[in-house]
Amino acid sequence: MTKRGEEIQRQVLAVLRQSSTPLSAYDLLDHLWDSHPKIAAPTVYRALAALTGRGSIHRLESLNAYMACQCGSHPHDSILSICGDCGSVGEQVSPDVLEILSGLAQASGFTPDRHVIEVHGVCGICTGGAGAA
Amino acid sequence: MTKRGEEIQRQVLAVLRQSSTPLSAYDLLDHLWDSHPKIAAPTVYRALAALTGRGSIHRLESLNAYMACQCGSHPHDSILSICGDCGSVGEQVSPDVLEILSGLAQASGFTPDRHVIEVHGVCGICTGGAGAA
DNA sequence: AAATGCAATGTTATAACGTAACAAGTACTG
DNA sequence: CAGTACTTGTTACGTTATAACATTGCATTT
Ligand SMILES: [Zn+2]
Ligand SMILES: [Zn+2]
Ligand SMILES: [Zn+2]
Ligand SMILES: [Zn+2]
Repeated sequence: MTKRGEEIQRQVLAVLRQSSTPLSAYDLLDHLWDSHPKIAAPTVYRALAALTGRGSIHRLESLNAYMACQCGSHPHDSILSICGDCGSVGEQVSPDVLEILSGLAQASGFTPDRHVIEVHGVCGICTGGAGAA
Repeated sequence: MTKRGEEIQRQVLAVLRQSSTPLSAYDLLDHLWDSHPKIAAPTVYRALAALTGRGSIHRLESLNAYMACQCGSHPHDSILSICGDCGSVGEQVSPDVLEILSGLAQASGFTPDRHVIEVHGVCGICTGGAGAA
């Protein structure tokens, strides 16, 4: 996985970092075609899998899209707040929340492994700036 | 003429209630074909939209699947714990967690509207009974 | 170096999920 | 009945994701 794969991954990560909103796998595919003419879907999905596995990017389950990690990279789950107006996504890290959720689950015998926490709403900019109050 | 839509919705709900795991829209479509030969995808999606809107069922964003509400029906968001082993899903209601999540989001100016909380892991039965050691 | 074997990558095809757009039916109104 | 508004059916397509297999690159052995 040394040569080509890493280059694709770097490019995917770069595109996601430059985007103000999450991008779908096929959005990324379009971008890649600028520099790599014949990339196909599985190539992008492989890069996305590697990057998510490493924590460099996060998948938005409720959007079927991907975003760069805003903390750079981290091993834990985070809380994503998705603006339904402008599409921007904020990332929060809160061990406390994960702790509480894990506790809740464990109370019913469940052993948590991964937390998906996505909050839909309207971001501060859209609330204050343009949206109706 | 009773509305056809309501009948489909009742059947979808019944199938979901009898299932021990979430079902995809196309799984449901298969079931419906037993009694309604020519149902098409949009019909199922309309029924699912009506049922989710009413809170009778929940969509699992990280699974692209649907489950019956285990509380019968409610207006608030719930916490779903998904067993990666047997596929069963547990539902917890915790206003406190929603409160905390909303607080977190609001601290950065975000106005929450809907919470997606899905915990992946292994359920008590699979942990204790047969699954892992 | 040539042969071997394995893992990464490329390629094709198709599966799975979801919706737009319009046609047809139904129920009410005047 | 004709007109209207709404619901349901149907077709077709768009989007998201993966299975399966071919090919390439590179290290290890001989
Ligand atoms: Zn992150
Ligand atoms: Zn916004
Ligand atoms: Zn419920
Ligand atoms: Zn289980």
